[in-house]
Amino acid sequence: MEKIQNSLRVSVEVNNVIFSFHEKSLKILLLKRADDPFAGKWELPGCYLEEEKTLEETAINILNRKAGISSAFLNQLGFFSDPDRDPRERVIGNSFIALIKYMDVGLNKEGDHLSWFAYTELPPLAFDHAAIIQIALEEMKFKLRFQPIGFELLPEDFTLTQLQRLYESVLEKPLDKRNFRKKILSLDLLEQSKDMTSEAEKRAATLYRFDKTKYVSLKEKGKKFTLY
Amino acid sequence: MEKIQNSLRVSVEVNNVIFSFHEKSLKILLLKRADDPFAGKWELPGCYLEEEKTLEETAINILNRKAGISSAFLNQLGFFSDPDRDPRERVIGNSFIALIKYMDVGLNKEGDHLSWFAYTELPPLAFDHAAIIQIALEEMKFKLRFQPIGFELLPEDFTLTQLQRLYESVLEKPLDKRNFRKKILSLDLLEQSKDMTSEAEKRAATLYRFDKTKYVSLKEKGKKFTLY
DNA sequence: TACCTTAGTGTACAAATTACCCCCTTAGCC
DNA sequence: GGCTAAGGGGGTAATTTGTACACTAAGGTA
Repeated sequence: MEKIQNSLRVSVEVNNVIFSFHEKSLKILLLKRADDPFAGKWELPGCYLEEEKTLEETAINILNRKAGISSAFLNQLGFFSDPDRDPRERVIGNSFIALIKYMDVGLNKEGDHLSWFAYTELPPLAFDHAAIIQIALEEMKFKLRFQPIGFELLPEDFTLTQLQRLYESVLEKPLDKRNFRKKILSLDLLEQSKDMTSEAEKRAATLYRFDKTKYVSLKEKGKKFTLY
Repeated sequence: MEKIQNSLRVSVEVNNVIFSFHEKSLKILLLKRADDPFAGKWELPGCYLEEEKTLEETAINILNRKAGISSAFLNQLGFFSDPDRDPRERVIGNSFIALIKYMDVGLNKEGDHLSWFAYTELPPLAFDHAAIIQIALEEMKFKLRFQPIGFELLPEDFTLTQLQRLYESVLEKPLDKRNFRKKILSLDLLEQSKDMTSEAEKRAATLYRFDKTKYVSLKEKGKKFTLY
């Protein structure tokens, strides 16, 4: 079939905003740029669209190659199309939000160039990546309240305190411990793991695990997930 | 500055899912294709990315040129990148949701090729546009419950019954009239217009108007908008 | 004027959210 | 071994929010 006439051809890239949670704070995984433009600044892990691959497949490849992550919860964030967002030439940016478990990242790949940053303490960023991250954060704050995505950021087995710290960090407000526990357990989405925390400091805590199957079936029955 | 090496250049297009509300049903504005591929099928109003324009600006141009719409509520929906979504060549699709007032569309432009369809009775669609619309509908169902976007689909002055019909149509369930009114008025986002419906059949109804300024200030104070 | 259609209203009950505090267990220190 | 510091874990009452439910009012049409 004939090619399309008069249509502009431009570069297309994928940028992943990779979130995880560690030590009481939501974190974002960034890469230090070696080369110009913006050498020395930090950027979102990304690459150009590959032939015969969808943008989703490209995003998964980025996670794999740049951070050694084999599985993640991926979600489209949006596109960024300012003609000058890349000083070299026009590049349409397509962004994903990836939620991963902190321990899944091997920080050895690409040496010191890969690093986690608390979302409140971001380094100088290249291109329009500061704006992309801003939008990703708003999206996270919104979605966390209506969709059970927080669990993707924690280890498979987690304590209720960990989960509460996560919500507190993202929503930027303290939550009442008893009310939080009552609410989250009443959602009937967590099952208790056999073990308690072992290497824990102080008193051991009960470990829970998110039951995704249960969530899907409850959702189909019209049950709503909302948390503060 | 030098161009980027080894980067694929592809076509980029914008497709708008244009929603409005009329006669008890959520509607989508579609265009009948004259030419191959998919001649005779219907498509989302769209065009290719223009030089020196953002995708947002391109989306506004589409609304203007294809439907004579001068103002709309625009929101990114997402991107579609299957390598075969256009049989002619690779085209990355970027979609917006546009919410407009039904009366704002001049259906004379482009003759009979432009037409509204109830979202439950869509005609055969070109490309992957059926999939795009499906995702747009899910987005609408979700957002309508947590963001005050329904008002964008109604005339500036509307009756509470109209608003209720809109929610019933999108959420696909009947709502209790008294509870709906109580709830919507308690949100304190509507102000009464001076007039009542005049050309109305039967008993005249009170007209209301959405106060966006009030919404923004209440939102900043932490007030949440949720509706069923 | 009878009848049909749409507008508009209140109350009682159930469910969800919020505010609020004390004791238990363990690790580390002396 | 005893003390202290740090985190784990549990319940109740007040308030707010959601839900179920039925009649009267106004206006148009036959």
